[in-house]
Order: sequence, then C-alpha cells, then structure tokens
Amino acid sequence: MSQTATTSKRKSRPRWKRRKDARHGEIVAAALELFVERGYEATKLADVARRAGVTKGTLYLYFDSKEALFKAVVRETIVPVIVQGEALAQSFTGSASELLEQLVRQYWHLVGETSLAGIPKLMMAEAATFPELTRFYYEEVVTRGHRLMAGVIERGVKNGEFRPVDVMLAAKLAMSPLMHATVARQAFASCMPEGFDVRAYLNTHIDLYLHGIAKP
Amino acid sequence: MSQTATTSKRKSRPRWKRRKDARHGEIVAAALELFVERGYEATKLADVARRAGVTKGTLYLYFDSKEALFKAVVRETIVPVIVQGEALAQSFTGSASELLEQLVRQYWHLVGETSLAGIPKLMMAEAATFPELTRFYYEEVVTRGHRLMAGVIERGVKNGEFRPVDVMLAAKLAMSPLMHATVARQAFASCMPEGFDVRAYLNTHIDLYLHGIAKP
DNA sequence: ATTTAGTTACTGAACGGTCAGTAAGTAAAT
DNA sequence: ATTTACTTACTGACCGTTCAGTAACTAAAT
Repeated sequence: MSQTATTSKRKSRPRWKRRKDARHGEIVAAALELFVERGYEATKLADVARRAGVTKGTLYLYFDSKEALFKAVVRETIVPVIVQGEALAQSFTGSASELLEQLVRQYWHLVGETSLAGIPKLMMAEAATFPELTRFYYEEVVTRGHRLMAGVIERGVKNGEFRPVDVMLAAKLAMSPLMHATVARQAFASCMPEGFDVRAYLNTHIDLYLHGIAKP
Repeated sequence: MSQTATTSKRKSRPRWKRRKDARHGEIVAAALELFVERGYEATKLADVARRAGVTKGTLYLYFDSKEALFKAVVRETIVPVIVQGEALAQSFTGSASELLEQLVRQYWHLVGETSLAGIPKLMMAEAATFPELTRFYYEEVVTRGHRLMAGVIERGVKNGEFRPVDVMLAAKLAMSPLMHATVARQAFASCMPEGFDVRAYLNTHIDLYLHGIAKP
C-alpha cells in the first residue's frame, strides 16, 4: 500500500465522467441485451448497470424502477421499425408482389438480424406480467404491422395480381413465418450450429406465398 | 368456534390425506399452469404447492428442486403429442395434401386448444436458462416435428402432387404459422376480445399453402 | 374389536442468500 | 463555493430450500 489509494495526488484522469445526455440510451441498450438474454426476472439491475458502465444507484436517476426501465426498452426500440416499414409502403410504386417481397426482406434486415430481434421473444415471454405494455405492443406493433401488410395485399387483390382473400388473415400468414423465425432463432440459437439458412428460408416463403395467393 | 378445531372428537374428516400416487401428476399439472402464466422465475413454489393442494415441503418429496420440477413439466407433457402425430402419418393412406391438412388440424386439436399450448411459449421464454432441456426439446419436439412434416411433403413431391421444393424448408413453413399462432395466442389472449378466428386462420393457411406448393 | 408399536406422507416454521430500492457521501463540473 | 451526477454502503423483503415434528395410515398383538 504505497500510494495507490491516495486521492491527494492529482493528475490521474477522473475515475468517472458526468455524461448526463448519453446515459439514458446506454442504459436502455444494456438493459435490452440482458432482458433478452435472461428474461425480466432473472435480469439483475446490478448487471445492467455494469454493462452500461455505471452503478446501480445511477439507474434510479434515470428510471423510477426496474419495471419502468423494462417498459422504456420496449417502447423506445420497437416503434421506429414500424414507422420505417410504413414509409417504405408509402413511397413504393411497383407491383404488390414486389412490395410484399421488399417488406419481408426489410423486416429481416431491420429486425431479424439486429439486436431488435430479441424484442418479440421478450414480449411473448413477459406479456402476462405487463398487461398494459402488452396492449401497447399489440396495438402499436402487431396490429399496425398487420394493417401495413393487409394494405399491400388489398392493393394486389384490387389490381388483379392476387386472388380474392381475407386480407387481414393473409397479412397475418405473410408475417407469421417471419415472426416465428425471429423468436425461434433467439431461443434455439445454440441448437443450430451455423444456424439455418435464413436467406433460403425467406426465399422459399416468398415463393410459396406468392404462388399461393397469385391469381391462376 | 364450536367444535371445529378439536382433534379429540373423532369423526371430523382428516386435515389432509395420504395420496402418494396422485401427487406427482397433480404437482406437474399445477406447475405447468403457473409456469405458463407467469414464467419460471416469477412462479413461486408456494403457489404451485397451494394449487396442487399440498404445502411447499411436499414438493421436495417428489422433486429435487424447482429446476427439476420445471424439466419434468416439459418432458412429461410434450413428447406424447409428437408420438400421436407420427402414428397418424404412419397409418394414413390418402394423398399428401389431405395428410398435410389432417396434421395441421390435429396439431391444433391436440396442442393449440389444450393446456399444452403453453409449452412452446414457455420453452421460447426460458430456453437460454436451461440449455440442456432446450437441446432435448429442440431434438425431440422441434426437429422431430419438422421431419414428420418433411416426410409428408416428400411424398407429395415424389407422386407429383407438389412442385419440387426443399422439403425441410417447406416443412418449416407449413408449421411456422401454427407455432406462431400458438405462442401469440398465449401472449396476447387478453388483447383479442373473443380472439381471432382460428378456424378461418387455419383454413386460409391450408388453402394458401397447398396452392403455393401444388404443381401447376 | 381394540390397543399398540411402527412406518411414512405431509406440514409449518425458520434459515440464509439474493436483490430491488434508498440515502448518505464523494467527486466532477461550473 | 455551489451544484449535481455519480458512487458506495446499507436495508428490508422475498423466496428456494431444509428439517424437526405431526398426523395419517398399517398391521401385529391382544
């Protein structure tokens, strides 16, 4: 114990910095990772804090409770994706088939292969525990996503590309292989050594689906 | 307080009964319900015990630990379903299209609308926490289910009913709308007042899928 | 039949580790 | 010198697990 613990000696760069603006986002990002990895209950706030580069007490300067942090994670990370999808559909000028394919691929690009892929699994797992958040998610993400896809299919039905179908059901069936792949990949990642070929899976889905719905 | 608590007076029926043979199954059933409702961590053994009609201590006469109980729940409830599916495929004599439709409907009959519907959601949610159980589930349920369906599709390809496709991918795509519906219904039950029409969903899936894979 | 000695399924209370939340104190910034 | 972002040390409740004790049952002995 020579002089290590002495604070008297200046010069050593500060042990921590004040970074008010950055903390919120960093904590949410850290929490997202851990909630996805371990689930809500099994995630310890001390671990979230460490991964975010702060200590537990700091979390409570930015979030009221563990539950509030969880809700922030879901609300702040998922909605932007839907907005992008809606923007794509808005600006697209090609056929309904092409747009449907674009949306499927964009979903995978923006969600399936990013850290957001954990959110659907997380919501499924914790839905019963947070009814109010679940309603938010169901309306602002699930239903909104289905409506987006239903609009595309309706376009296709109206212009004669697609058979007349229940557009809402057809929309759900266009999405469900994506959703299930997203969730299953999270859960069974360790069981799929060099995991299953997503590109081929998406191609086959698009192929089968468009054949299935196409007018004969 | 007339004479209720007196033990001196015989005739009052016993406060509890010895029912060794029934306990195991009753505890597993209670645990399944609660694990599905609340997730593994949030499920308290005291609640499991109460629902099973015993006390906490009794659980430890039948299971070594909370984790052991969880594993027993998954292993003992899900495997029989696969066995039934394989039996159906074995004995079936009609076309591949008809068998595929039968399997889809039977899955929903045996899993989707029974208490077993909670298991897939549970496994997705807790997979990361129990790697060894997850491997078991992935091999004995997921992969086995996919192989079953792949066999049916291969039949259809060989006898000319279906287009030549990657049978394993096509199998996954036949199952994924079912799996996703199973999980989503568990999670969003409260958000779907008088929930979505499963019969129509299945019909549309079968229709779109068989049109998609049929030889032109 | 009734007593009695023995077995075991089950209870209930207590223990000890864990962790969300808190508050007093410290150091960075202005 | 003052403010405040952040740390550190602490608390209280919760819950999985344990185990000494008890009540239900069994059958041998009378």
